[in-house]
Amino acid sequence: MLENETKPTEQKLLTEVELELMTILWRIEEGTVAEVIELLPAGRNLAYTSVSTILRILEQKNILGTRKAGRGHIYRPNILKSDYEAKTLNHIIQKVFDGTPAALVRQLVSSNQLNDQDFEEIVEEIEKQLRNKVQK
Amino acid sequence: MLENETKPTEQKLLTEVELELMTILWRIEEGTVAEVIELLPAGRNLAYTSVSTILRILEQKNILGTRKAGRGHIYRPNILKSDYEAKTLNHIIQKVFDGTPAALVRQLVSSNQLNDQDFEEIVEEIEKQLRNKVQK
DNA sequence: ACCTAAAAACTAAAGCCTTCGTAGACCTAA
DNA sequence: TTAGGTCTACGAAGGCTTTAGTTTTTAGGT
Repeated sequence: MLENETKPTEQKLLTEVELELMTILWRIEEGTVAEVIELLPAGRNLAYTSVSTILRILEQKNILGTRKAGRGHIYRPNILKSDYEAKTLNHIIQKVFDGTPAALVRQLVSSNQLNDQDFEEIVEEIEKQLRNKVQK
Repeated sequence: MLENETKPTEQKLLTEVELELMTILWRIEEGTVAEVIELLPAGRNLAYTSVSTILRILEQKNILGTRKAGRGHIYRPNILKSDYEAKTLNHIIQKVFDGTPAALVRQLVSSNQLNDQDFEEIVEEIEKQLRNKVQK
């Protein structure tokens, strides 16, 4: 029995800079190196080559796809932001919240960092999902 | 005006191994190097010196406190697990969920990875917190 | 007091992540 | 066709993380 070396469900999370650039690309759907740099937050200065390198790494990891356009590349996410969000949640539920989603929610609602609107939105999300479940 | 070099609210998250060992120490409240090794999950083999090094690093970062006992040290967390949980949640809400807690909950409840018991517990947590809020 | 076993401290190597400089490829326009 | 500017690929430097071997310290028994 071989050790399974390619476990698609157990990919690591993105690194800090990778996430930073992916956040931009998820928003604009696709873009060139120059366009991504354009959308970095003010005060975040990265050399053209740095951004280019990170995007190339993401492409090698198959997280970005690419197509030629004129002299450059246009990069586009291969994975949905919501899939990555789910992966992140799974990860921290396992590593920080003892594998129990309720422990995460308990921490979230008891931390006194949510305002009334946050609460309303959260309750609404859960009620929506519960109606959905009952329907089935 | 000096740049604030010690910003207590902006500490970085723990690294992977640091979190692994802290999880054990939060559970047992305090322990020696040998005791922590004892409680590593089966299949996780770390040399005594590796665990010792990580615990010493955590002590230097003031995340663990220590007291002598016989010829060894007993380590004990200086920060509450719940505080670290809150910090983790803030971090991923900012970096992954656009700063909106409701987006996190939306992802959590719509991911179809929660069973009925998870839902019950989560609803209970929120109701409890809402009752609490109304009281105030 | 002294010896030994156990623990801590020190040191270092291997491996990633981040950043960017350099060299060269490739368009485009004169 | 060639010059100039733009973009990519490569790779290296620096810093942090992880892991563990070696050396030093120290408690505890005789």
